[in-house]
Amino acid sequence: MADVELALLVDRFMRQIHASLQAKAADFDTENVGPAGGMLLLTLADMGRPEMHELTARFARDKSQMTRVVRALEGKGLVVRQRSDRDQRAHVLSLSAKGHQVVAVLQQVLADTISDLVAPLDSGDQKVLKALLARVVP
Amino acid sequence: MADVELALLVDRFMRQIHASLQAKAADFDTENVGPAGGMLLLTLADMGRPEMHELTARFARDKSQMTRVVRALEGKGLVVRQRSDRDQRAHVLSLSAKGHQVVAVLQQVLADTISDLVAPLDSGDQKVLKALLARVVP
DNA sequence: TCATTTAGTAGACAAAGTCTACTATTCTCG
DNA sequence: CGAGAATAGTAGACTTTGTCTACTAAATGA
Repeated sequence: MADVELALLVDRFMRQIHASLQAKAADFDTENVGPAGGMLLLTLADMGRPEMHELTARFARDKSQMTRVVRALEGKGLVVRQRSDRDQRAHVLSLSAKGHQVVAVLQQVLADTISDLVAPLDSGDQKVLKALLARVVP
Repeated sequence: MADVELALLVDRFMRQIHASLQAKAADFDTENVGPAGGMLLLTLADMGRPEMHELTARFARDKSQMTRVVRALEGKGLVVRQRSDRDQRAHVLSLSAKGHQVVAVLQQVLADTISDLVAPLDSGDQKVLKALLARVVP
């Protein structure tokens, strides 16, 4: 059952990131986006201008839930939704200027957190870890 | 912000495991332990006979929540709680016989899921990935 | 063109997580 | 030794996420 341990490790890794951010949340989450909203914003920053369903697929979350999170962020003025002109059903998502500011803060805090957690690895091993994960989760 | 991407990758990895298990849950989760209960059982199998607080620390979850999940599993007859004789406040946790059976099923299903996800990596790379994660999350 | 997908939304509900406060032990150190 | 601080676990109230079903509207396709 070697692979089972892999799942436990990944779970614990994610959990520790989460717990560590949670502890500092009051200091940086001034817009109250929460963990879910935060990850969504970061992913959005990473993807550029995805359509809703692309974001949903990458998140592997329920599309109905995705609607609600995006709407909440739109309500805070962090995300812009526009109808796609290629497909009248679809919505193109992007960060607003304010969204970009919030993302910059999130990136800073998250990078600090991760770099603490990942400190046991030297810079080469960190690269290897990232590369391997990137191949698993394309 | 290289490290930020690492967090996004780990999140997506965990998410995909979760989604994949979710889809098959009706087939194997006969005791209705749910995702949280399942991970706890697997961790318990991994740890042996931890005390409650050790399990809580490893999970990086709220101790109050942990009480409830453990209690639910105890109620289903999967987990045994006994007072520690070293410390009258603490409880030693262990799997019941039935708990071991459930864990065997969970391990099988999870191993299948992971092995699908991790298929892009050859067996050597899988070992490397696991070893690196184990160093990050001791 | 008409049946079938697909994108997104809404509602009702269930599952997890969070925060505060509390009891009962155990620790620790003057 | 003994009083104060720390630790293990529990309970309650609450918030955040996730899940499932059902629906509308637009696109696809044969």
